[in-house]
Amino acid sequence: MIQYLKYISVVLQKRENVAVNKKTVRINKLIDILKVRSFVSIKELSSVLNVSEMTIRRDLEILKDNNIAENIYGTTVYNPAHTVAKSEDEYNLLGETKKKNTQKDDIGRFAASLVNEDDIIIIDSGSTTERIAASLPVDRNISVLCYNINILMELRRNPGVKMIFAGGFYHSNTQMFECPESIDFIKGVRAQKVFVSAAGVHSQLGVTCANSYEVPVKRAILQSSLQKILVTDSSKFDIVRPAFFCELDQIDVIVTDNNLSEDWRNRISEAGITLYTV
Amino acid sequence: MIQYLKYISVVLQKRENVAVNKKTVRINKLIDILKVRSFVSIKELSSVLNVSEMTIRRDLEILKDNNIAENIYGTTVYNPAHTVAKSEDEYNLLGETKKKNTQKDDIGRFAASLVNEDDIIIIDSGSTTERIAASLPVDRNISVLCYNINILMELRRNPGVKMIFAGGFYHSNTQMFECPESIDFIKGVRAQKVFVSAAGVHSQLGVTCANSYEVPVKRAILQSSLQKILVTDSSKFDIVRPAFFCELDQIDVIVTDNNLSEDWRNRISEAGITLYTV
DNA sequence: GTTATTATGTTACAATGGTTACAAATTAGA
DNA sequence: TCTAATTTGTAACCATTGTAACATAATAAC
Repeated sequence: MIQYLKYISVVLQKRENVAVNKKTVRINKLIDILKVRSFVSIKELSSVLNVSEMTIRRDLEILKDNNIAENIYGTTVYNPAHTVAKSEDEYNLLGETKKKNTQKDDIGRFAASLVNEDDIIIIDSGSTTERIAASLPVDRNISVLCYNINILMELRRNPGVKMIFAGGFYHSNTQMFECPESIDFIKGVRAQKVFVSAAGVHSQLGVTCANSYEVPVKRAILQSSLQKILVTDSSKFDIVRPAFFCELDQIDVIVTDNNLSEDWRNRISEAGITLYTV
Repeated sequence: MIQYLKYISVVLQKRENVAVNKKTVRINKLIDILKVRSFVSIKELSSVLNVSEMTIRRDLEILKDNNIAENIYGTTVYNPAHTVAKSEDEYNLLGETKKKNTQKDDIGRFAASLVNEDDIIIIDSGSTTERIAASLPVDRNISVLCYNINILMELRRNPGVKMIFAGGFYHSNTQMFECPESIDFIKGVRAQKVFVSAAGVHSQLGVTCANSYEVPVKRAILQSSLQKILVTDSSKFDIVRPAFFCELDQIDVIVTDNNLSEDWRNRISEAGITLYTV
């Protein structure tokens, strides 16, 4: 599965003169077709690209793993979420593996179960937090503040959710919007719970993220919320990323997967933080 | 087949106290679901609406005949041209006929052709303005400020567009976000062109919209833009809506359809406004 | 209330999409 | 060049969706 990533990276670096092979060319064409026609059948793609339907299915699986498109029984739909751009410092949502995705799903589902009727919650940027938005109970009266386009899309599907959005300029690497006025806006909101993500959690250097522009936003959402819930998979522990946004002891609850080391379990418990592993 | 039309007409006149039957209610719900989730399986619709799959299929046939949605082997897709929102005070986009939709398409397409490479533009709320977003040239470097979720969805498909979003609290009737901080944000942006919509254009009472919360936003976008382009179909002329947001002479360009009366053509030309009818 | 009309459900069957496993072809590396 | 790895194709089988015909239920008209 790992080897597929190279295709995507070539897709991302289209303009550079990287040696491209047939498969890469075909996948690029496929994406181009999907961009224009939101829904296409596999049969049609197969005849247009002159390969068997089976090959198209395999290509689509790659695209699905990378959240570019999905095949839903009969029609392939393009996911416009995928905006092609290289990240500030190589940290790209596309780079996450498929295995981690199910972990993220589990973490997200569990975190969503912490939300009660009439709660006002804030959902931070990230692929794990996106899963929270997707797993929120339906037909429950919940207000949700966010600033990510992918999370907004998920919330929109839930008729019970009152959406609050902090806008600004778009950062395609994280799919979030951000500007100074949004910080003011967030500071004027009050929430029972915040679900904050992190790219690094370190015992001495604290909780960090990849991009400096995220810092004021993360600090504002922590400040506006009563209960501070950190959601991140276990691979982020012992990692340090360039942008520091809070100390670990500012966090009330951590939700992560059960690959977390004993060391960390102790450390978290000693810090008086509630830990949930899924 | 003719007899089905009555359901649609009832759908269109929902707020009037027309006798509604179960089927009408269900079809309305169905449309609501499709509005939010672009693709849904018949199985899911069947279980959500508590009727058999066969009934859903028959309902979908009606929607298909009216260009509202289509079922493509396994997934039902909503026709995004049918952007629909229930309004605060009787102003209902659903009331627009199919014929008007193609008019809106034409107006939107033309307005989009006014956008140049490297332009910074602002797109106001509305179904016509949504068509502008959908028709913007691709692979062109354009920055777009908006505050509507439906417009954001269209922009997102265009990789050449730099998205700028003014957030706030969500208003489901217009699909827009709005808050005081967003007004500040908009005032801090500068744009070559603004595409503003109107629910009413009157020679004495000026340009009006349906909801008071739209007014500060519309005033801010007009203030931040060099060229002020009003896009609205000809049925809005001579109409007065409750919320006034600008005088006609503040407008530089009007794009509308060619059903515009001679009176209005003269009036617009005398006011020194450039008129495009499509 | 009775009848005619419309709406919905059920079932069996047809058509299409999806999956798996394996073979053939292609490509990459030494 | 030759071998190993990767990619693609084929075909049989499984799963899902769609269709048609008929029966039943609900509604409207008289």
